[in-house]
Amino acid sequence: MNPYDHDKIEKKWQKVWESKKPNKVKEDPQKKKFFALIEFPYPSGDGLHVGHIRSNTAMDIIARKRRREGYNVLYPIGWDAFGLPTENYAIKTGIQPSVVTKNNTDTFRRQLKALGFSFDWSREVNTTDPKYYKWTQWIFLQFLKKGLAYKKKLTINWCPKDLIGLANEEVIDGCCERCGTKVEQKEKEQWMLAITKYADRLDNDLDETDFLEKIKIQQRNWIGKSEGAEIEFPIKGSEKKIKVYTTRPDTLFGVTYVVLAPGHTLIDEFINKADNTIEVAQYIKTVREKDDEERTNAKTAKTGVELKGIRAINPVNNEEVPIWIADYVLADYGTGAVMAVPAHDERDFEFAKRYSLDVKQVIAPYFENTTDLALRKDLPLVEREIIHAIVKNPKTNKFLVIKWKEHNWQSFVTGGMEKGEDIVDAARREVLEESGYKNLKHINMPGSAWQVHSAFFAKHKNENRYMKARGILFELENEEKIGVSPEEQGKHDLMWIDEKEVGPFLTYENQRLVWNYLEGNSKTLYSGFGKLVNSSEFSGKDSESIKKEITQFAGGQWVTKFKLRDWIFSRQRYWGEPIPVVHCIKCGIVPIPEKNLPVELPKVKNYAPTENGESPLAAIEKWVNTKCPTCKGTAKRETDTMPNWAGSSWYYLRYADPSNKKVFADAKNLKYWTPVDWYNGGMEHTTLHLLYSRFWHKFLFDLGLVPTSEPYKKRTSHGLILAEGGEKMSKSKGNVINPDSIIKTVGADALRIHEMFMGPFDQAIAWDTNTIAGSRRFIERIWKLQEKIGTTADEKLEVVVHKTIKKVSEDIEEMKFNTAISAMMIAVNDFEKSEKISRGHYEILVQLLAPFAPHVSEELWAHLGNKTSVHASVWPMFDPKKLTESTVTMTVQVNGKMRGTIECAVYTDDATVEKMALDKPEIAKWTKDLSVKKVIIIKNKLINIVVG
RNA sequence: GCCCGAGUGGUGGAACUGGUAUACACGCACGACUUAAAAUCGUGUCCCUUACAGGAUGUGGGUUCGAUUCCCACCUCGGGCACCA
Repeated sequence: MNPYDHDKIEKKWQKVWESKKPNKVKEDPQKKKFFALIEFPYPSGDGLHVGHIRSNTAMDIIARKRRREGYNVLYPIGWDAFGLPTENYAIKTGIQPSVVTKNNTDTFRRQLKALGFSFDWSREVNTTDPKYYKWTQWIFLQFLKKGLAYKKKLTINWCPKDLIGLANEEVIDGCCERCGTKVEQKEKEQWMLAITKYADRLDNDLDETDFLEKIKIQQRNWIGKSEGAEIEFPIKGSEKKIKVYTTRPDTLFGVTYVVLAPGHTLIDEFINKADNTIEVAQYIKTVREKDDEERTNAKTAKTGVELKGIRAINPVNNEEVPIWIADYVLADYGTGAVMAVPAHDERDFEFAKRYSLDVKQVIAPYFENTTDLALRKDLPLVEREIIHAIVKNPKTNKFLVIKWKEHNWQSFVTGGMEKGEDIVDAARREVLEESGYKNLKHINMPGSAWQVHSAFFAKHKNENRYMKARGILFELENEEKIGVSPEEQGKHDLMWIDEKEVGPFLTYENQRLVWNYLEGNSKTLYSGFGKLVNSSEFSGKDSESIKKEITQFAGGQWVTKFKLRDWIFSRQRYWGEPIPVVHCIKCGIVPIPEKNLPVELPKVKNYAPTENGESPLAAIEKWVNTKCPTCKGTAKRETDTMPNWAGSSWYYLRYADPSNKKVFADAKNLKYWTPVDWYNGGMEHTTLHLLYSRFWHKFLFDLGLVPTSEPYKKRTSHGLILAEGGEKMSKSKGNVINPDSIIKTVGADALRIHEMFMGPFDQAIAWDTNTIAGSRRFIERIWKLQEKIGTTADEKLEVVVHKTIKKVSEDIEEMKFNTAISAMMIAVNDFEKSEKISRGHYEILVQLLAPFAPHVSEELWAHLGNKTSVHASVWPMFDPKKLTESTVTMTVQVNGKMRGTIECAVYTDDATVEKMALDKPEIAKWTKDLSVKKVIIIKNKLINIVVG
């Protein structure tokens, strides 16, 4: 037998596949289809990344398995080739981007072919091909027609190095995603796509998909759906009203001021009427000068200014409240104005504290006992008001607490209020009665006297109690005290403890909340739901369920809002699809007629953007100056191009019919192939590409151009491959792994196995070149097993083979490739131990290996005398009856500790198993002199003998 | 701060629905083959211990005959979002 020569074998079969094209597919209505998709690569100058190989191999394995299960499989590939790196390279070298792209795609194609991926190469697409981007432009015109593409002047994130406008998604920590330069703000007219019109459907329709849960969650968070109320606050002495958006209309009675975002339109109207016009103008100016990061960073202190002399009226109680302008309120979310409820919102609280604004409690936290003291249904609820007197000794900085002798609980000095009694007087009285201290100074502060409610069954009185508790803070003026009655003394012990010990000392959560209120920081204010207080007729109601009712009472409306913003679709760059419109002096914006598409990129000499931020296209007069398609008058072409997310938003549709000249894809082909059955890609594309393409797809669906409302049935994601130190791989760090050299030394099959075996597919992992040896060895051992093929009837191997079929088949479906390979390794180990192995068993091993290592499997398959491809053979099935041998090893535990094993026939009855176990000397040792209390038997697995 | 995910040998990692923790692989050690080395094959390899017995899945509790797996609290790391009212 010849030694395993990977290079010879891989080249041989790649040549065969190149000429026979086994993976080229046709639409075949007789056959069920399977559309397997990976994110088409950006052909960078660095060549193929080991990360590409990981995700491509995974999908290749799935595609190859599906073919052998009888599916008509479409597994296509293409190039997402517009983009900045190519353009920057062109700027530097003067080589045309189209030429750079051609060179890079050639390299990628060669590398992908060297790895044996089963792509249908006849369907290759390239976003920079005019025959392709003709349809990207065509789809844009449909957006324009429907009013979903529009121009808008806005301050954009501007990268001063790349000279390009960036979408919010492309700004990371205030810096350009590509080059890391600090982003600036700049006013510019931009093309927008109205993705927000689809926000609700993009959220809801996730329910229909089989995306990984974390992907759904991340998209939902990004879309940011929220329901709440829009409520109008009239401005006193004016017809104007301030409309605010709130998710907490239940806190309306706690509003102590309203806030406008600095860009709010009402400011212009009222700034001159305010008593402090200059101060307000000054504030708005400073806000405008702040950069995006400073303005939106929650950590920086909140600033603001009051519109003095102008007041808003709270519609629920006609209370007048001040109006503030503050930059912690965002102009482009909700209504650009909020009602501030500092008692129940962290941000409002922080702001109110800084500017000494009122804080008013309207929600009392509510605790209902549901266990030992649950309310009795048949009894009435008796309301009681109580106080907790919190006494501090300023000399020692300690607090007075009580340990109750009878009740087994610990608290502050506490007691009920008497009829008509003032809360502070009540608290003084309780302190006097229980401790004897007579000189107390009441400390009034926000949070003191705030209520906490609770309900429980009072056993000793046989009644249901509804308790309203308040905390009152005192400081001892001196330690003078009167004698306490012996009766009181018998009930409890008094103690003085440190501030930090108070929280843990208290038995009940409601007292702990009262205590927290007094700390007076935003961490301890209560922002949850509870019972309304200080809310006129709504007092006492449950705050969560009353939201819509209060909204109605305030004359407001229940609405839905989203965090998602419209998509900035313009780029001032060369290497992108030209936006196919002209600007005509007479007619305005006029779309290029569809029959004149594509608007091709002209060749230019200089690819650098102009200094004023225009695309380099603007400098080509011959191209820019054109005629208006409508009036034939002079017009100028739009010089903005599309972002590189455009071409990738619909590429999977083009695969269905890649060379169609009449439509972007024939309806029949789309009907057959779409939706994509399984799409694997990176988590980094969850909120950009994946969301954008779902949006485009839904739009095309609404036009009746695609058959389904969702493009992808199932979406999974791979973990990143990091460099050996755990850092990101990058050319600048010099830690990039070149697949070419690995293929040369150990072969493409070994590389594929290695990448699948290195760890769980969905988790990030650091590259380790040393361990490839194991994968290479694995292939060599299978190769050598050929020598053992002979006639044998080994029952043990039969079980091993069927177990392996089951494990490999199931693991591929769950993308657990590492354990699938380990199952095959176990089989190989068992095969090696055997004198001979049967041809049938070996064939199955080769068939299971085929999707992972397609070249060597094909070679071994041919060695076995097969005339057709292993990749066309039917996927092996396992026989459930052959998964277990006739005897099993059962674990014997005594009191849960493993003490030995027994060999017995499968499904031996429990009594026999128990006897066998107890009879074994090494088990008897542990049960001697003890009585068997219980025996637990798990069939064919385990027996646990409980003795005592 | 909020939302996901993860913490298991020297390393990557495995463990079905709660049932022998450490499969599989890398590395390492020893042995065989060899003049020698590489390659290959064999044996061993969680900790402590001569052995028996113990102990160990980030930490601390809980449920259970039995917990890597379920529950509670906490710590650490990775990813995403971050003034969205």
